[in-house]
Amino acid sequence: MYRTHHCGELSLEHLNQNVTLSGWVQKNRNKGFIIWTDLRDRYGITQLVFDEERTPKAVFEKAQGLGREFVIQIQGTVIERESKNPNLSTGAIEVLVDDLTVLNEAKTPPFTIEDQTDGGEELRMQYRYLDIRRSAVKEKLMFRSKVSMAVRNYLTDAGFVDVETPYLIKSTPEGARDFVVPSRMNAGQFYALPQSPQTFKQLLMVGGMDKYFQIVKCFRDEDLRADRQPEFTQIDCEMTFVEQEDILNQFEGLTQHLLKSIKGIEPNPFPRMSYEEAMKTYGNDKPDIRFGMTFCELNDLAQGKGFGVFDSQELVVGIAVPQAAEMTRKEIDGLIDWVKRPQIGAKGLIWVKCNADGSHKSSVDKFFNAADLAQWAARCNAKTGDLILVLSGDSHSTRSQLSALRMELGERLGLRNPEEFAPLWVTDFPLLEWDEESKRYHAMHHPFTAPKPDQLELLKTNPGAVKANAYDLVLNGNEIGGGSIRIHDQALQSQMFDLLGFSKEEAQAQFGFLMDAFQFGAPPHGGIAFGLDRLVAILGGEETIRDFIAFPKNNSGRDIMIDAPASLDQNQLEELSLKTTLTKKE
RNA sequence: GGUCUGGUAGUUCAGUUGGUUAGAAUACAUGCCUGUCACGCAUGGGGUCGCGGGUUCGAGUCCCGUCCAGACCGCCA
Repeated sequence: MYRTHHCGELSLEHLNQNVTLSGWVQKNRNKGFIIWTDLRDRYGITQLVFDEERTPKAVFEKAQGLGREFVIQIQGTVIERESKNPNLSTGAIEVLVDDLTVLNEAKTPPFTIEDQTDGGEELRMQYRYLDIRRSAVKEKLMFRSKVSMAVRNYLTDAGFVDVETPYLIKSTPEGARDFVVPSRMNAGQFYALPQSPQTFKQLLMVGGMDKYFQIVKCFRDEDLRADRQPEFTQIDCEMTFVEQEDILNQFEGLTQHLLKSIKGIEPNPFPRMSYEEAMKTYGNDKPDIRFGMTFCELNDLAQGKGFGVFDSQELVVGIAVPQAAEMTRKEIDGLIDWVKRPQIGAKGLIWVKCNADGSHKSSVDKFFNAADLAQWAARCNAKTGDLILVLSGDSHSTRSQLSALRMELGERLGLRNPEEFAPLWVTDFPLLEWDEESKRYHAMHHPFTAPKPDQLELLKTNPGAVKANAYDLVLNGNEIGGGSIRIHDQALQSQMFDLLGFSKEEAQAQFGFLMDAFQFGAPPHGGIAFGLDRLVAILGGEETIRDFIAFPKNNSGRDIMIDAPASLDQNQLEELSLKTTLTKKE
């Protein structure tokens, strides 16, 4: 038997008991006459004592050879410590060892296995199994397990059935790039890995499964970010005979259950905001509503006063930064430089200080008098001591620039408290988006999203104005879920493909199976999918998902531990009918 | 596809205006240490300054190219 207890459970209650423990050597403190060894496993740390006088000589000598990360098994007696460590759950006791077995020696690890490791990101990823021994990473993985179990429990209790859908499916032109898999038995043909189980879950509804969920890997061959991995996990759900309201209620329930059971928070009903309102007041369809600084449009106040920069623009819009009027010229110049960086792309930034004496000082005093600036301040709801920042330009870019600035200031001013959770639903998304490059409409959500039922006529006359029965769940400025009511009518689905520029033949070839299914009594249905990695990270108070994934990919989509992707040898290529020798780009 | 930041000891980093033998901390090794828990003290080993080219009497430092990593923009129905 390797152990009678784990390393996190012994206390004064176990005094004088003979125990067997196994684990990793975290640290040795060798004082000559006495050696303390911290023994670690998933559950905690227990201090072992080897003592010149109380430990058998052979065992004491063996203990002197222990190195970090050795795997050992010991047998000994639980004793009370002479000096206790209140920072440790097992800090009142230690185990006086009388037998020691080295189960496996270890090389000195390339970085320290401690909460505050000295290892950099790359090294930690290369030796991820060592990184996972650190409590910082270990606890994130355990936290993820807890969240996904809470999801399973809630959905199962609510009558959802967990159904697995295939990973080897068909590539489709819409949406993200597909990862493809060559088929050996069908020379020259390829499977694609699913970007989501979208069509399958709809077919499960046609199949009468009624309520489906799956915690499922999805794959998108797009560039990575701190919150984006090429393979990621979705909580994928679909329901039959539901309207938008039913889905919002059901999954608001799920999210509240998670906030309650995981974070102990009793949330208010989630606010709802239309896409249009989100864009107008936050410049963004995933607003962080933990803090204010909402947009105020100033076109009518700021234009026609002789300030050329504003006059010709589509939008003049500002935010009031709380208690920032004290900013020095240098700090404000820093902000101006920040918005002018190519990533943001603003041409400049106008500022107005709301001084303590009620006066206003701005960077455009030449063009606007005291009364003008007071009107701006009133519009922006700016209080004494606030700093108003104004951008102008075309609506789309200006909103996204000001939104980026708002988020940056929220971060800098400490307004984005990771332990505060502000969920909301964003609804009424446009059905379609005009794409200048390809001169055609794109589905904003996906091609199976239903237009609002009263807008079917508009779909023929002005498709760009049609709103969809689509919704996102936003948490702290992150999109953590999105879904829609689906089309279940073959004719309407056909019309959508038509709008999206598919020919009848293309639509049939790509999605014939779905339109066929719709002819055999497809019920009204809709659903939602949550990004589990992102949800877990945000609940854990972070926005980088990487440490919530056991074995993540790096910035270039590589797994540097196993060194993937990798080349195939000639035999494999031939077997897969991939005649060309594929080598890494020179 | 693009922008920015970085790459120096096992690791995390410092390295001034281009100038002697490239430093610190930590890790590691050895010794000492009668209650440690970030143990302490002493000694020691440890370097292709990412790679290639250039400028220069002289390059870790300046220039060009390239590779790698991270953050971001595009992209992510």
